[in-house]
Amino acid sequence: MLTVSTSKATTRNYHHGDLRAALIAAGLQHLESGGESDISLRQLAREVGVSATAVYRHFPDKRAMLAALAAEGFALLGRAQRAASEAAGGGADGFGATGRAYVRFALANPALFRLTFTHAGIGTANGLGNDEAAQLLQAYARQFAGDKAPALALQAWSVAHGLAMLMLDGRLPPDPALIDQVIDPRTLFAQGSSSEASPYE
Amino acid sequence: MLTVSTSKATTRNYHHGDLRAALIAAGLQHLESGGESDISLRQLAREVGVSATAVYRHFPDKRAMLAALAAEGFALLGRAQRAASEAAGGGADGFGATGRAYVRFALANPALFRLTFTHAGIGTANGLGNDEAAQLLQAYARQFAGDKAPALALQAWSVAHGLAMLMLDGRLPPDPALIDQVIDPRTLFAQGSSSEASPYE
DNA sequence: GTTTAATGTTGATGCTGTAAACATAGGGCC
DNA sequence: GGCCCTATGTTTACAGCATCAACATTAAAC
Repeated sequence: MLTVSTSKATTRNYHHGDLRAALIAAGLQHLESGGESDISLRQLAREVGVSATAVYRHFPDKRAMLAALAAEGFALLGRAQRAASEAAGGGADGFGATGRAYVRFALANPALFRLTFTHAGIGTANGLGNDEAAQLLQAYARQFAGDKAPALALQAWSVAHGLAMLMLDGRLPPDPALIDQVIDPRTLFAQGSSSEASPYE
Repeated sequence: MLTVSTSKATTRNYHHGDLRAALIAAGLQHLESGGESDISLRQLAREVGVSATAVYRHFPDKRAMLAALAAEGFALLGRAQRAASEAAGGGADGFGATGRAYVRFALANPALFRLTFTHAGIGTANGLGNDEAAQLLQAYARQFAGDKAPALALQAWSVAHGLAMLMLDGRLPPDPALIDQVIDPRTLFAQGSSSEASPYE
């Protein structure tokens, strides 16, 4: 599922061929299978079959390597969201589906998701970025909130992100029914849909 | 020998006096001042003036030490929330204030907040725990949502937690105005806001 | 076909968490 | 008081880590 292209493996000893891609692929696989997200550059190099310091020909340091993995994760997350949005056919259903896909992606790729958000700085310094996910979110927000779209977009992002993190951190059980209960545009967002009378007592 | 310091520390060589508390205090201080949350047991021991392995007389391993710090952070967070709730005088204002206090606490103590949630397992395996913050949240949820309180509580927690994490991770600017915009019970939560005209903006 | 730059290698340094064996001191028991 | 025991320190040791410096190989450029 999580694969990176551009590996034209020449199995020669020296000059691996495409070490950078191989390292990223190994890193993603490590994040997929390995329960804990702790990645060692030496371990990665070992798995690829290369000396420990060869990594430094492609990344200045460990942070840079992890940032590359984070960028992969970000792209994958955006793709998952768009797929869910299209499958639901847009509208209110699409909005909710996009948010639920966000949380489901996090649960399916816990280590990658965590890494993706821990190692920011890819871009998007202020507010929402220009990436696929951000554009999708903003389009939905405009559709449902008009001029109050910015606030709605941030609220929606926050709810999804918060639920994902709380589940990843074991604060909430990773229950699909819980996701549906929390990521629900009909109970969230006062100005979005029909407001029923509040039977408060 | 009257070299009395903070606790009942007998500043003699052997038998520090209250190493465990001293280590936790040093750890908290380290999290406060240090930009990065990476804590080294050896460094902590050095700061307290004790050998590296003395730590293991009080904690089985590094995780346990960090868990102790996390417990401290959790208590502090709960206290901050209750203080904000009481200062706002309960009601809808109190509900919002509690959530904003959550995010402000995270911004004021970034490393500690992150650690607190990374090292769960203190309790609260499923759903909300029994701690101060959870009880406060549930009370507000009951007050405003009646039988739908469980969902509302989780939604509120998710929004606050998500916003806090996104700001800590540099995905959103740590702007107080943004907090007010996102953590707003009048625009969040379709059922149950005491509807007033929104003075925001 | 030689030079050069990219990409690999080995070796070393200083950090880390943690295990094992030993040292000290303070408290309980006579 | 005097003795032992246990809690709490210490030193030493080991393996793993990120990263630096110096050297080797090879693909590509001229």
